[in-house]
Amino acid sequence: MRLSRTYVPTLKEVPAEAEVVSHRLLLRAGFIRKLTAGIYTYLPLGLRTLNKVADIVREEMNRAGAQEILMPMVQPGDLWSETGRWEFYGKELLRFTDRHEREYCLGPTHEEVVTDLVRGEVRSYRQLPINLYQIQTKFRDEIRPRFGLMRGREFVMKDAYSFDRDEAGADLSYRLMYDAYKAIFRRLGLEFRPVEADSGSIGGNFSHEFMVLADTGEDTIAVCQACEYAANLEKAEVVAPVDKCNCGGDCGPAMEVPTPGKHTVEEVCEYLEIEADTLVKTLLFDVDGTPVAGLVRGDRELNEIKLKNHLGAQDVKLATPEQVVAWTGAPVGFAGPVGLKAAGIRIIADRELDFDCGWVVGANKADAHLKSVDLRRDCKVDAYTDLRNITEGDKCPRCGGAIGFRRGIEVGHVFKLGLKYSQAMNAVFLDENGKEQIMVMGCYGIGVSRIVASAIEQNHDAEGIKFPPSIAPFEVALLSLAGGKDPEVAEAADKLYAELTKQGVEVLYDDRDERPGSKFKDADLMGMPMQLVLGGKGLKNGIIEAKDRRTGEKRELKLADFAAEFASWRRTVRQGWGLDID
RNA sequence: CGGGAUGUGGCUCAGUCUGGUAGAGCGCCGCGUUCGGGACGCGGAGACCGGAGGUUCAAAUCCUCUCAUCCCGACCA
Repeated sequence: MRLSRTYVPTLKEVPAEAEVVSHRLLLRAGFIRKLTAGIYTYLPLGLRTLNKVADIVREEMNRAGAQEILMPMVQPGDLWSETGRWEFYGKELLRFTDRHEREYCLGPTHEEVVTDLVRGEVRSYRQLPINLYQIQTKFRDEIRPRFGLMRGREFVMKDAYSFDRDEAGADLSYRLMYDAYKAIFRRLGLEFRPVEADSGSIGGNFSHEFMVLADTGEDTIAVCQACEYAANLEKAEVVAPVDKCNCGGDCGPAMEVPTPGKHTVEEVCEYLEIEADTLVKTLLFDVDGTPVAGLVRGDRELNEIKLKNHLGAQDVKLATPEQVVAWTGAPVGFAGPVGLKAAGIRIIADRELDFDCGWVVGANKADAHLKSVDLRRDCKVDAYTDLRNITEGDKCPRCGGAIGFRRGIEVGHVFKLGLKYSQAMNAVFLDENGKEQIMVMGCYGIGVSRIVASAIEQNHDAEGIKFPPSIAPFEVALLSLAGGKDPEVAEAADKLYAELTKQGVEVLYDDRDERPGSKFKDADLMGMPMQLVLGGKGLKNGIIEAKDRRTGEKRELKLADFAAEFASWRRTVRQGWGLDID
């Protein structure tokens, strides 16, 4: 494509609204423009990249046996009432009424629609399994859209839904999608990790998030340095300690010590001149309306999701100051497990606390703590469980290797739904015995537009984007330095452009009447993985300059043997991205 | 929805505190000189200063309301 005839409004300066790097670069490189909060137009270059991502997703989904369909974006409210989500989904669901006062919403996801589709047609076990997917624009009325394509309200998503006759079949469908996702991200040329994620009330290890690794990512993931293990921070299991307390179980009787006005861990530690790992933090929660005390070591973070899962609870929220006073008899900051007042309060402790004694805990009275506390001796702990967040340096639950933290951007999610929707919507079939069974479902999402943003978050420098060849709008940027005054260069560049195009190479040909500096800047900004620069001097010497955008490495290709030298260079560039040669 | 900030040519901003009728750089148009890392000169077009109301002889500037956008928290592909 000739740049002179392509709508690519590049910007020298960063629009004030853009904060994160992918947003700034997408705007500057002329890929997208904002219409309104969280809603963007894709310009020619942006759309090409978006489509390339979608094409890779589509190919791998098809290869995995899924079938593409396209469902409506506008959905009737009635359908959502069937699963109860009309009430539960909240404000993210953009609702409206038509002229007949019927209720509708803009589809944020399509479990209801697809289940409705399948229940109407699939009657026999012979028709299963089935996996339907679509690549479509979704709308979620996010509380706070931000970061450009990273979290828009309108975004492009691939969503797939599998229907199986039983659990074993559903597990297989899940595995198929999991493998397809790995193939997709590999082909995209992105560094990623599938991570174990919290699967909420459904249980099991049946939820994985696919994270693109990037320092600017919003999520922290725990990654084993030695094996494949990677997990969400909320999910990562902390292995039980093995070291037993070495005081022989006798560290003296519990004693009250005054701690006037010291209610944070740091303040208490400083005041009593102790380390945070000898203190027990007591956090109070309102769990489905009943009080629960969660105990973790002073230097640890309590993981609410683990607490929720352990208790099989629906809702866990931190107690209000009023509740704390009512339950402990002391203001916030002095709660402790010993002598808790509230009736029926359950005490759940991290299992690490079972391996030591001599703790400092809140005394349940203002301005005082207890020291030399032995939880087993001085109070009744209802359960010891894995309750804290994993930290760097903890051991991998799989192999015992060291855990490190990485930042990531969630771009995909595979999830086993079970019977949640099929039951509510009566999606049933007859098995070989003529007996009615409920379909077992799975759902699998990929944020197509978010991948575009995350690819940039992962691959950029001060000059601009570094696109992986598989998703760059064009593989090659050809810069003609003719400047409108050097017909020989222009002619040679035209010829090269025609030749490459004929070979099937996608070329963005900068034939504009611009000075060389502008062309170099724009090429680096837009991020095509291969740059070919043809100038007067090179032409005289029979060479063209080639630059690998990723590494910045330059080489000279002989024009006389261009086809072969280009092919070889192209192979090198693709290999640098870890991509196969087409 | 809470907390913070900002709205001035296409973009980045100054001017607002201390009212006197709108500026710069970039970009754009024309001409000329230039042409390997965002050139230079000359000439030009382009703004009811987010909107509404108010105070005043006079409002971008002060007051009230409103809308939009961005950033920080709880949700999510």
